[in-house]
Amino acid sequence: MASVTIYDVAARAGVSIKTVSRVMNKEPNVRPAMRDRVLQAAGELGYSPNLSARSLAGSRSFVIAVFVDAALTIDHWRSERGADYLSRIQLGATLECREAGYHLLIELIDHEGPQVRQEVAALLAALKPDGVILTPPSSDNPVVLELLDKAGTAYVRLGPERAEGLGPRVHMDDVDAAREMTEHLIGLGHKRIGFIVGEPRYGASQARREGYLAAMKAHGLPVSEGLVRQGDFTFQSGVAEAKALLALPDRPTAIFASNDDMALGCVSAIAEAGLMTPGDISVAGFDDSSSARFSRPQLTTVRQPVAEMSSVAAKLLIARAKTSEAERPEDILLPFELIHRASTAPPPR
Amino acid sequence: MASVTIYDVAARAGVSIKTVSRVMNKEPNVRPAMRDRVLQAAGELGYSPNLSARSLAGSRSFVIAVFVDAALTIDHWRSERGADYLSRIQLGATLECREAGYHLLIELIDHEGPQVRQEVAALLAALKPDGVILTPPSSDNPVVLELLDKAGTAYVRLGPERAEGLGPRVHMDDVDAAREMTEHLIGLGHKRIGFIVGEPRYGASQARREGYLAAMKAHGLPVSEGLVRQGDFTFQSGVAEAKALLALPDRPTAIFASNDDMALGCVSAIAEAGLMTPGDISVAGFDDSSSARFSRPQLTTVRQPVAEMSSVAAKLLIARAKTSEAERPEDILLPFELIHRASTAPPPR
DNA sequence: ATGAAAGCGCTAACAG
DNA sequence: CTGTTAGCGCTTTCAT
Repeated sequence: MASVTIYDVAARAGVSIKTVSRVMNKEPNVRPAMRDRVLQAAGELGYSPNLSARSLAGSRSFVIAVFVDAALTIDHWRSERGADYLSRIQLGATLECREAGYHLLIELIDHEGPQVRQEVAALLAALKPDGVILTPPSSDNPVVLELLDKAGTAYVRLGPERAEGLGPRVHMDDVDAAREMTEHLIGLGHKRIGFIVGEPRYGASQARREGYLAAMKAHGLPVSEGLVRQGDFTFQSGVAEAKALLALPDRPTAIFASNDDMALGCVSAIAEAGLMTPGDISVAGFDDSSSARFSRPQLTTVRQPVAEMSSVAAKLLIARAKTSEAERPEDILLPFELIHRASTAPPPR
Repeated sequence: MASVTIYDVAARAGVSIKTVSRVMNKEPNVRPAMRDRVLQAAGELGYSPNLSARSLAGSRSFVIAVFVDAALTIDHWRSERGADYLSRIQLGATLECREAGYHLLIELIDHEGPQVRQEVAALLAALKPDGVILTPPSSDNPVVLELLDKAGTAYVRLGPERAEGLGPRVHMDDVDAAREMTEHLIGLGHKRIGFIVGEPRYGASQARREGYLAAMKAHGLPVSEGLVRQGDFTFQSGVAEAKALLALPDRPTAIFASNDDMALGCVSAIAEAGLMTPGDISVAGFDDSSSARFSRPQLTTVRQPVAEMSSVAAKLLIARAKTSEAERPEDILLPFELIHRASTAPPPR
């Protein structure tokens, strides 16, 4: 109950508290003999330095915070669906933190409305985290970035849309990934390829459409009216837009959806229309979510290195906290991977 | 950079720091006029109390920790699958924390091996969380519970296996849920119902089998040799055990799997064998994971109130921290829900 | 290589 | 109702 403090350890080892502090922090200038005595005393007492005291007295807090959009999270909660993307991010970062003796704090941010400024400022003042991992749409929020800069808090932007000197980021090339997937479809022989755009608030949505358009153009394939549909990343919107695509006078032989949920919606709409995937219409997704693997047919999709991204981000932040004020890390680009599964095939006939 | 402290606010409002402290903590004995002056000064300065200082000086840390099994998490990371269960837990708890001005810390615990004791002790000493949410298998780990009790840290066990006076828990009735699902199948006319048990490390696995067996027995249905198979909660094991079931001389007309991943594995194995779900064989799952909704056919399953459970747990813990040492909350049982979808139907002929 | 003293920013008793 | 005085358990100076 009455916790053991640095004084207890010092007393038992017969040294000053400063020496204990040095040993616990692996600072130099401690003779091996001293160090062993301290370590033994600490071990016997089961001593573990109090985080609050450390961060209050020192310059580090041993805490990395992850900023996550509140609205999205609440949506996921309502629908009782786990947020696949979010949980992957946490896995990567948590593991990295654990190894370094850091702790990961999940913070929900309300990005809409005027209170962002106050909310984030309060968070930074209260927590004083050593680093913040920004997930979309935080990665691109100017207010968040400004406050972080003002507070002098290190951060890494995960998969942001905009680049221009807004701070270090860890990301993948969405344009390229979408281009490659489109080219895979073209390579299969498809000429009319429908595209479903994701929720416009996300930078990735624009990037993926851009990649699709680039590939179509590069191969001289016309993108006729109605072939590009606006979705919102939900299964429902996938169903709706697939129906619209199927109703086209010259309906596509393949659909590329900006995420797996929408792609699965397409598969469902296609089946409902009495058609087969991929026999009649091929479908490609994006994300490699767990449902992509367990659906029938299993989805051809793009694997994003999400866990790796957050793992790298945490690593950067922790390294920077250690050396305090290291050089700003540059952008880090992680490779994606096309996952070829059963939902894409050559067009009929 | 140089953060604003309670002294700055006190000076600007022309009061003592104690008054500021009272206002920030909504303590009584402050005249409205004072209170307004303080609030205004705090607002103008953008003041937000430092968490570390608060928890060092006071008796609360404003932190709730979630204990999660490290091995499981690493598995999920490797397979690039988000942990649906884990992420739902976090959503519920995070939302609750946010509302109360608390912060949620995710901690990975290595439950295997001898270092659990030291790891958990160090965590509690360093963090001094106001409460800990225990997820399985932490909920049943005797060392973890002992350490928590010894440290006097409040905790709530989520969906634990054992009950006997081991501390407050929030859970659902797995036995009952499995019984009801089995009865749903029986009600449809099925008589030979295969069952796939989950990973034995989880208490829920035993409970679900028990419910299945109870329903079969209550309806006088024999559970013949080979009808109950041991799985491990993975899609693969679902495939394997479904194949074994299909190979039975008198094969079942329905399969009840202890989770959705295994159920989806069954659907896949059934399709591979050239049979239809539910036309030839009905399949029921457990969890209502996102893949259950997006599969074809959509899965009949049991919705667990996972997010609600962690939300309730966080609420209990926060309430207890506020009143410090409230009466121990009793067990809380949350209702499950049977989700009838397309994967179950009457047996053929 | 080691130690003494001075806070970090706050809450917890007490006084008034 | 309000203010004063001590610490909480550590890391920082700065001596030695």
